[in-house]
Amino acid sequence: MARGDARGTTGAGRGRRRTERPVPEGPPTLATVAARAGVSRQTVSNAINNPALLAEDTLAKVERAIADLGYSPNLAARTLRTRTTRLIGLPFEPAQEGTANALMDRFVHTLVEATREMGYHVLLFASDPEEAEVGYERMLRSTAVDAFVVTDTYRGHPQVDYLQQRGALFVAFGRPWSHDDDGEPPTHPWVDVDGAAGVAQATHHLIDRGHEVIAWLGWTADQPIGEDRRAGWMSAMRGRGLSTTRLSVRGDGTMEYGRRATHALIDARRPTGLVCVSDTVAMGAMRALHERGLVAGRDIAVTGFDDSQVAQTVSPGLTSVRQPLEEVARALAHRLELLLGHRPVEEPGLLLQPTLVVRESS
Amino acid sequence: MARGDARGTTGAGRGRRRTERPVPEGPPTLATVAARAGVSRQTVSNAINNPALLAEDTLAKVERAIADLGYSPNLAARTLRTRTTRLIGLPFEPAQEGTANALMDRFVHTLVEATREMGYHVLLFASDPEEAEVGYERMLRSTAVDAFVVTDTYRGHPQVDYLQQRGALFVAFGRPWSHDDDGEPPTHPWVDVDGAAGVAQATHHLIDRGHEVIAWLGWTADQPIGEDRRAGWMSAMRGRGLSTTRLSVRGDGTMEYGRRATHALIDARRPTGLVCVSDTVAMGAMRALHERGLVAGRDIAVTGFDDSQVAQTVSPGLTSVRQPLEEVARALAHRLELLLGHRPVEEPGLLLQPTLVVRESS
DNA sequence: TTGAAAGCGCTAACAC
DNA sequence: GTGTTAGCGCTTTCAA
Repeated sequence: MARGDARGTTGAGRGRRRTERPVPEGPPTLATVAARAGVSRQTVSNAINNPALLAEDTLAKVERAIADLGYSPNLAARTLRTRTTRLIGLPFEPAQEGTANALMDRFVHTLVEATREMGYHVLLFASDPEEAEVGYERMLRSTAVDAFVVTDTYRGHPQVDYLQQRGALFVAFGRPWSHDDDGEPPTHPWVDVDGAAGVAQATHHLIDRGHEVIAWLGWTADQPIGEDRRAGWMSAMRGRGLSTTRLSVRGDGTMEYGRRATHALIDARRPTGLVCVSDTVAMGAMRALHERGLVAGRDIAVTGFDDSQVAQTVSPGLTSVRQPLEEVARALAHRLELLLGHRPVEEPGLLLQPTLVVRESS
Repeated sequence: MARGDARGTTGAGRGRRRTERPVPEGPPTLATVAARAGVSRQTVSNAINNPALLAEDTLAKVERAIADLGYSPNLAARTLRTRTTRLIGLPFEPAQEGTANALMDRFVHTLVEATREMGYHVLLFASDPEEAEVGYERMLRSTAVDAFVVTDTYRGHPQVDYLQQRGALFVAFGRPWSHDDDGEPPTHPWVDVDGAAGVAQATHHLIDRGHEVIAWLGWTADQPIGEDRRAGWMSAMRGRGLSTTRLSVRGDGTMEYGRRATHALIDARRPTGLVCVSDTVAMGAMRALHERGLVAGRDIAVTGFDDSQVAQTVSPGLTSVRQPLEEVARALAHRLELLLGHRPVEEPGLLLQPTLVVRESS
């Protein structure tokens, strides 16, 4: 820096002193690099952000100095100047205890990787599901992040509407389900998994195995994701000419619900296949079978959804629909990149296909 | 920022103008608030960081203005000035597929909550287990975070040595196991769970239930955590005068290992209790029992470690040692707070007690 | 108790 | 192609 930083040093002579500054404690700055390379600060900045502008040997010289000093730009200074933080906000809600879907792990990790490749980091923030807005608002106002990844779009997701009209950048894991009555449909980029197709796959799999009386154990009707999955079962059954009468039950997603519903279904309809909306519900079903001395996969086939660690480790192994979470994360990162570059997102919505992992339970 | 920024306007009277600045686009700044409250920027800053300095009514006035405008300080500017980011770095490694411990969810969430209460956020960054240092180094040099939470201290954790000599602030989830031979032992703050005590609890539980031939299914001997847990089984057995001869096996932590080891143990020693180093291994054991037509909890008792979602949902339910992850996270956050405030951490190491969750498998 | 000045490290806009 | 200037929004002196 030295003489370069003339700001305020109107008097002559005094400014000189600065030159000999013994590189104050702390990491090197642009000025340190500039001094070492014998160029101005701006040239160093260009070497980093716009290398094409420099002459070849200047560039080499600067890069040398950067490497020698182990220089990394100060992020705060860059943020203050450019008004971009290179941070992506990810609201983090409490994991539900006792449920089988700890799938966020896979998703989050890929998201971290993918965003890092585009030069971003992931910032977690606690978000109270009741008052989601306050968490976002705080992030936005303190300009803490450039964009958000919204994952919890299923409960009427007020945060999407909020972020939209707030003008915030975000991408969603989950379709825009609702609010069509409100007027215009949301147009933000989203990526989702085709749950109906996954459940249809599972149902076809059972039908192919010779099952004809196949029941659906779903969530309550107010949950669009659950209804979507149910539609997959329904269409598969109808497509193959099988009856669905009194074969569909709904309830909260607990194991206990799965257990009771299974007992009731067996008493009433003697199904030979149970297609479940989640691994948790499927585990409840397996427990009911166990209580009756039945064996899943031999006496009654069971399928779940999520390919959770439970499905993978239980015996007999639980056939389950696996979401391509890594692909979801990468697709979201790609959309973020476009969004952040103010480039148009040509295909805002993307529906990915899950796969069926067949195990002993079917 | 127009005329508002008086820098350089040495002339008097002009400063007044500041008031009429039409609030440029973007979120409100200190200056916006100051204008509205009719005070200087500095006073607003004091109101936030040092409210005791202000007269009561001035403070009220400023707070009014802050609330009205919904002002939040710009984090980048504050960071640049104070050299603290209010960010905690958390290296995020890929979850292992097929294992039963997705316990990080609980831990991470509490960490996010606890650090938020102290005014910090959690920044995830991908860390290649092979070359952990580069990830940390990058964070440090760009002054992206104030401190780290290191979670993966078990494999000889080179990152601890590295961070220590690098002078970085960090706390660890996990005891400083190794490197005593290197010279001085690490003195960084850490929190850990007493695995030996947990396994001893499980073993005593089985002994109390009348079991006498109780086997240990552990990890390979190079894993300190596994050896610690094994010591719990060993001491419980010896303390009650029971033999451990040929009842201890070790291997990788996979389900398949648990399955095979169980078959071999039953053939060789006919144990009536199996204490396992993890839920994953326990699931392998349960599978082996299943294959032999035996029922866990009736014919042979099984215990696991982690109280994972698998333990909670499988039938029969798996008795398991539950780590107080929420407590761990809070204790770590507390230590971070001390560390970041440059206050002494009076009790750097803390060993928390796990609890045994008894289910049908025992 | 309040205000003015300086500057953290960086980059955008312009001069040379 | 390279250097100069100005300022992002904040806090830390220091003066009034």
